[in-house]
Amino acid sequence: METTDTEGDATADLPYDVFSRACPSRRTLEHVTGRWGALTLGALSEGSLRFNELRRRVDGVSEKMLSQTLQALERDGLVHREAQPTNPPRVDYELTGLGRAVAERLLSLIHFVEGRMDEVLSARERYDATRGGR
Amino acid sequence: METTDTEGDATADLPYDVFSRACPSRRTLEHVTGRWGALTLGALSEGSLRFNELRRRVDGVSEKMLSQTLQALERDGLVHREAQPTNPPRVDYELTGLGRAVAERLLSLIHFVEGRMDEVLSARERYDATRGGR
DNA sequence: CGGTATCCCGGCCGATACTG
DNA sequence: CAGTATCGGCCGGGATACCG
Repeated sequence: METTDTEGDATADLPYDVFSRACPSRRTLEHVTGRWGALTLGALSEGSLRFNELRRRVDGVSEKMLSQTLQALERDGLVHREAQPTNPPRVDYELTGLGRAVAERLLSLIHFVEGRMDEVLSARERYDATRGGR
Repeated sequence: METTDTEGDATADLPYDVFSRACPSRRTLEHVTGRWGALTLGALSEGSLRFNELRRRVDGVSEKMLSQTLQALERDGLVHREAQPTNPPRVDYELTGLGRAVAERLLSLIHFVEGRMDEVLSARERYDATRGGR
């Protein structure tokens, strides 16, 4: 019955444990949940988008960061890049199967947080009131 | 009664749209998905933990970052801090109801990424091989 | 044990300019 | 349109020292 001798260590026997500093899964998680990665995946979950469409959708992202973010996500196999050698050039980005599965779980989290922001905001007011101006 | 809207319009006209730069939900999402926030919530989902227990569980986190992370999460109403005025002092951290709901969705994402790391890793090899040494 | 205060460096990130 | 290159500021975050 007993699988491991660990106590309170739920993810101990996974090969890619994000809780350990050295594991590559931590880097990938950071790409996915990072400031721009999360929003980019969220935007692409609605369907294929071009570079500047993405840029407009993800409010506040710079060209450079969007470019870097897309490269990281493409490298991790979450986003597919399709370039057409036309003039003017046209490049479409879309989620891979793996990317869709990740984005689905990410959006579940994002929508939940959005839906509970009033609770978060009132919690903040209570915290700040207690601590004075900290 | 209470269910998640995993289905339907991803860009729903919610009052707190994370895609707009000015929305406070973006900050909260960053606390939740941030480098240390995500791992801290993940660790606490297993149950109540003390400060140094958390520090050991979240491999690589410094005292300062853990402290800051916990404060942000407490302020957002996701973590409850219980200090006992004993000597030596004992402080326990545990998720609130809201925190557990968030952590549940977060862990779904984390475990999924962990479980698919082999696909991510081979995608990376393919990408790097194509681009040479970029 | 459970933090806070200070110093300081690397790299995230925005702005700008340039290319195909 | 779809990027890349370069510069520079700012701040995330690690190391260390110190308090209750």
